[in-house]
Amino acid sequence: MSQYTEQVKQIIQSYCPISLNSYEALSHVLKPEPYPKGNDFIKKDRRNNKEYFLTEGIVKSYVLDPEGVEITLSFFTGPSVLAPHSTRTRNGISNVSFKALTEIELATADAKEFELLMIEHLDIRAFGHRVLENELLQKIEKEIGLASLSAKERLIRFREKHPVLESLVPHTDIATYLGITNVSLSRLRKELMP
Amino acid sequence: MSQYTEQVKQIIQSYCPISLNSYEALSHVLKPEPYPKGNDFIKKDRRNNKEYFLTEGIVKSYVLDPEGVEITLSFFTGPSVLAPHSTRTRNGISNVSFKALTEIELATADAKEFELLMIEHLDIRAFGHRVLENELLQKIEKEIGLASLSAKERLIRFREKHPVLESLVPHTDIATYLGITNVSLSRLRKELMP
DNA sequence: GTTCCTTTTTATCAAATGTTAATGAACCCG
DNA sequence: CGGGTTCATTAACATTTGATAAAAAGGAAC
Repeated sequence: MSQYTEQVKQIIQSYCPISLNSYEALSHVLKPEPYPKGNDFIKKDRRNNKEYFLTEGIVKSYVLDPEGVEITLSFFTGPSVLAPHSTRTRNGISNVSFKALTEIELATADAKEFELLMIEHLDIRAFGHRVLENELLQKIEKEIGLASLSAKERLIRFREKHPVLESLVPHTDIATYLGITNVSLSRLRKELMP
Repeated sequence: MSQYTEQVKQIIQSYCPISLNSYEALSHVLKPEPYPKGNDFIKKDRRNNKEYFLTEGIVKSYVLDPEGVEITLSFFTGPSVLAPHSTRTRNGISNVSFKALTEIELATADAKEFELLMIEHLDIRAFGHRVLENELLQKIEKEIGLASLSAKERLIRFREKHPVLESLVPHTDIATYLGITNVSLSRLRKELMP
């Protein structure tokens, strides 16, 4: 059994248990896909038909605001699963872009094939549902934060949730995620310093 | 054919065409459910197992922020479909609350039964998927607005999207939706006056 | 109509955040 | 090693938004 399929198994099992049988079936449709730092491996308004497991590295999803600035929607830190195909695409066309913030290792599966696996295997289906639920809970949580917390509080919560990111990714990406300018982020960082 | 099932048909067809056969099957699982103004008909942390069509009236989805203030997540204006069960619940427990902002008329279906209909009928399945896609697109759009636009711009866009709401629902609900205080909303309203 | 209650507006002041620009630090490339 | 580039910090000032309180405007009940 190859290295990356074992890692994918770990990722799935962090959500819910999966049978050897299901895992075996899944491993047949997985392909490794490495990308260098800075690569936009999912592009908004382009066709996309894959599911992604992030075995190694850091990724952001983003869109462009009216002035063309990249607004970070989410961060993903491996090992973990990226947002499901159904939440990223409309009619097979991607709504958002994904960029590698570090060198990354992905394991991908065709979305159609993965959907078939979800139909055949109850545990894979359960996994898929939990990922979807999680995705939406995250969005609601972020929405509440943006609507009801100060920038300082949002940064504090961001640090609790992503303790390592601040030292690994550009602060500009974190700033747009928090809905503030990078200058404000720098100011808050100083203010929160011990 | 009763009044409300006909209205539900219109709602579905605003998303995509549906066959008479599928519609017939659907109408058997629909039940009318009226509520008075102010009623919380979906409560966070309580069990919920229904899908909802809003044939008449205005609804908000909301959660409580750390201080107990109701933060509006979305508005729904009939005739339309409410957020799907799968995006509202986790293990059958609701993540959010829904409140009638006017007297409302709902048509409800058991979520399990509706899921079966989606499996049996391709067009109902297509409808379900489009609703889901739409829901996520709305969330992304709102996320971008909160992260990258000023409060004034957010109000302008809100008016474009919901031209009538400002005169029909409490401004406090709109303010928390926009991520500002009701005092700031009042100030912006004055500023944007002709 | 009058009273009571809630919502919205207005005003004042304080605090948070944005804008712009300059400086310094880190890094890559030649 | 030097030069160029990007990114983070800092400063000064402008603008936006929040907090509080009081006044005005609406609505509902009687």
